[in-house]
Amino acid sequence: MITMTEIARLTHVSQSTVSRVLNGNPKVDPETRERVLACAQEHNYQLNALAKGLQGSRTQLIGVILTDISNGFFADLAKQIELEARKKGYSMILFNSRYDQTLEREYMNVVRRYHVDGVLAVPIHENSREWAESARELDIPVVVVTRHAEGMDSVHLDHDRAGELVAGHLLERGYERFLFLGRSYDVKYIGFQRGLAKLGVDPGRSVQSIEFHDDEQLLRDLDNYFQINEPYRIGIFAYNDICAIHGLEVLRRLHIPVTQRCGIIGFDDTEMSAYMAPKLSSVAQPIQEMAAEAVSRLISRIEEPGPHPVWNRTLQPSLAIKEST
Amino acid sequence: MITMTEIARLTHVSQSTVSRVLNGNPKVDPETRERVLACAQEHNYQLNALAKGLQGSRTQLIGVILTDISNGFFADLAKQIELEARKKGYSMILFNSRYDQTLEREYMNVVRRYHVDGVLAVPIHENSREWAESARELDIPVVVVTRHAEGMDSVHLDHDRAGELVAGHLLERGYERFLFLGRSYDVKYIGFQRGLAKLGVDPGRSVQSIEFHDDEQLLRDLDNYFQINEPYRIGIFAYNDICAIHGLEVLRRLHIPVTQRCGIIGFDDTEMSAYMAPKLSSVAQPIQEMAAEAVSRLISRIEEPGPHPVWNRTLQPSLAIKEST
DNA sequence: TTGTAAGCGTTATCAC
DNA sequence: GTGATAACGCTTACAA
Repeated sequence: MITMTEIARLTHVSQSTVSRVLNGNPKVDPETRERVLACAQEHNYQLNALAKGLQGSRTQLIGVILTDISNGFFADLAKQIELEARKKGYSMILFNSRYDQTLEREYMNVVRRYHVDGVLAVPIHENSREWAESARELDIPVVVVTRHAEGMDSVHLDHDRAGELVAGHLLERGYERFLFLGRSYDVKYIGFQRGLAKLGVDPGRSVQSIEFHDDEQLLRDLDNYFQINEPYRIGIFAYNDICAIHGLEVLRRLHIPVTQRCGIIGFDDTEMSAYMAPKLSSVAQPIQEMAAEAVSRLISRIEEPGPHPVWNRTLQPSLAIKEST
Repeated sequence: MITMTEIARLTHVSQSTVSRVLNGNPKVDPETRERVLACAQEHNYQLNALAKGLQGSRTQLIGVILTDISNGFFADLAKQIELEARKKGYSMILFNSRYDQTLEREYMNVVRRYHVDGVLAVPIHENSREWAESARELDIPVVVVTRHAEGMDSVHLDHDRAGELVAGHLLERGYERFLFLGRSYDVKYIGFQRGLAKLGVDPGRSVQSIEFHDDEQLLRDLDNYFQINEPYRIGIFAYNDICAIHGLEVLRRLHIPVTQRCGIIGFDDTEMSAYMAPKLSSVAQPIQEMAAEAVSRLISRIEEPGPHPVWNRTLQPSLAIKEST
């Protein structure tokens, strides 16, 4: 690989002049510029990003730490992040924490080794002390994506509002008892309960949550639930599409007819939700916008350093109603 | 971030000694080692990978250039690659060419800027002159994944054999006419035809291919095809699951009953294939093995440089028969 | 066993 | 306008 020094030798100028030309510094003789540029082009000169980074300026690298790239939603997100970053000349080092906190922590160290200019992350526990600590130790900008992390810059969906929207939709479709598939402290569930309450449903009596671990456990729990709630039409809200799809499968095995006896709606509106039969209704996140906002904020933090108030961008969910509700 | 020089200052030794300790060089006084190690730990020392890379040794970075990370198959592949690379201490810079050759070319330059130690790629056109050229210009190891590139190291499925397997399976299920959804020069299609011929089907009369562009075009083409082949049961082989799923959808719209009037099988055996109704049969690729082989070969090329014969690893496909055939 | 010093390819700060 | 020259943090001879 040709270097600036080499180009300098070939064009009989100093290395600093080459640097000036290549960085568009106007104070160079047009003729010299021509010559240098031609030589660089001819040898397909590529900047040594390591040297540049070492010297103290930016590496134009961003670290992206996700929980699970094989989840279609995160894969889409990664794609959009890469696209947006590229637009601004940044490349992406991708890390997949696999929901392993030790690994996540390790990755927070690895990004430092490469002197990335900033980090975009989907933390495993965005409000844990450990996460806050790793993020603080890292003395570069960090933006949390898809989650709301206390005291940190973030871009995320209004999960609470999403829960409310779902509540409204399920009620409108005439469901009478409500089930959330996911953790009881999930913000979506909170919003779901609040939304139902607002519309006159007693959350204490009519709403409940079941965690999803595997198909067999879900089958037992759902079977049980449907027996107890024999007379009612059930509206199910799953914390993501993958979970909802497992739900659909289990309902099929239990011979519970979807839209008659129950309705089910997922979250993320992943591509595959449209491929189910029935097509899975879902809450859509504006992925492209989320990626664009996150990247653009991260880069502005990188390029205009210094203290600043915490920045939070809340995006609005929308319902992608299909056939399962 | 603390540096070796800084640790040296704090522990009253020279920077080279710190380097020796941190690199596990045995020729250091155990007591000194203790002291240095303790100091490094205390300040959470992280190697400056830029300086190390600049100095001429490895960056421990691999460039991964994919065509479309939002395709579940590639997302899984990326996940496995990252996992395998991590095991050996490498990180991954990920690029998504979006099937854009200009972008792919650009990425081949970007990886040079970061002095990645090697590249793992799913090229857009693995046998094009442009690709061969970009790969050659890059004077670091390149391993092609999922495709077979003439004259280059690669790990890929035996696509030809996959076509043959599918031929056998569809015939066994009693289909009489055969349709390939994809390009006529696809190796899978070649193998498919050969497999059918071997089993006594006349490829000229009974086998044909249709390219897939969008649902409407596919609907017209399939409608037409099914009318012409009115009396026959049709076996359809799609070049990947995404295409197959579009096929399923179109068949549904045309009211053509799957498994009665026709069967359809995809490729990649992506997660979502199991979520369809009917569940989509598919050809499975050993993703984990492919990633492991590719990474391990790439790293051995990196760590044992020098000329070597072209290496090709052909993995065997397996059929994941579900409900659509 | 330890320290000194050169060099990797940049950018940035000076003089000229 | 241009060219020296000093960093940046590391590895690697070479010297002691």
